[in-house]
Amino acid sequence: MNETTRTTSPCPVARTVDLLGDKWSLLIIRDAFDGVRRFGQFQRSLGVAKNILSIRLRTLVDAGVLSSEPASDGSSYREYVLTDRGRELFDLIISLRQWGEHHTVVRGEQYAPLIDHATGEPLGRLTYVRPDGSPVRADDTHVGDLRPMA
Amino acid sequence: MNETTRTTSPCPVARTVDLLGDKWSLLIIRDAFDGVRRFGQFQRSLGVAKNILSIRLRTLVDAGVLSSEPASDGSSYREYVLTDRGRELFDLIISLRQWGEHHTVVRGEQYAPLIDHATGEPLGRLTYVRPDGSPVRADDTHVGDLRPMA
DNA sequence: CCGTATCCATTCCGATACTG
DNA sequence: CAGTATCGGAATGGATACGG
Repeated sequence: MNETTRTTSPCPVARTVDLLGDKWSLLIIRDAFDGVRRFGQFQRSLGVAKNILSIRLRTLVDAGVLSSEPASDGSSYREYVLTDRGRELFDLIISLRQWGEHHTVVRGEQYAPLIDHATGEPLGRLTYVRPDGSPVRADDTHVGDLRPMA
Repeated sequence: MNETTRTTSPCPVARTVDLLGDKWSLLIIRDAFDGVRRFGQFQRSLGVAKNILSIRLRTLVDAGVLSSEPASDGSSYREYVLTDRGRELFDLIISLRQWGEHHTVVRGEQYAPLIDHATGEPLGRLTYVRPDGSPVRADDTHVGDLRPMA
């Protein structure tokens, strides 16, 4: 499970998992969606060691998920912001959140909700749908034979 | 980032990540959706060491994601199948897959597609929608103040 | 065929010190 | 504040041996 896997496994799930399937990377991405940009912000928010954070940020930048830009406040430091590729990880973070809300938080327990601007209330249960609006369930699919990407 | 985090962080994303945000757990769940049930099947499919697999399976069973059932073939062994809670991780696996298909596989490259039974063709781009059918984007949301789970 | 246990190398991680 | 370097302890992972 290494660089080799990332480029040789024909399974897109394996490739994604190999790239960012670890706790810190996923939480960095979560924070990035919440507007966190600076090294120190990530560090305090996550409670992660600075050396580890340094490595993870570099990996995510190398992977094209984050970009490293000059700080907007004129200081000589860097800001880490989601690229277009990174922003497409929104659904992944949402998936983690939806399952977590359902299965790791009990009734009455305090939790940090995701507020829907459309209503001002916590986002309800979301559904993955095809372009025609029909929902997809596990039984509707199976992994097929290898084929070239269109 | 441990058991304590899992029960104390108010962020559902962090709780989920803490529970199954590692490569092997995610790939075990992927395999489970693909019909893998037996220890040896997982072992060969993933190429993971048996001691690690043993630990991961136990963790997932303890978390209620997999159940450990008597083998259906009458042998004295165990089969690991997704529980209801586990099956609700389908969207998570799908989101990993969708990103991976788009951003880790290049045109013309061989990959393992997910076939949609409705069409017999690879599943296209999916969208997360609210109950009313409207799609949700990152800009439509923000993390709000703590509140009790309804 | 299942699964556990052990050994060893590697990696991960947190704390700390240090430089700009 | 931002980031790198180092050190020691813990966890991970692979290989293998072993018992059910």
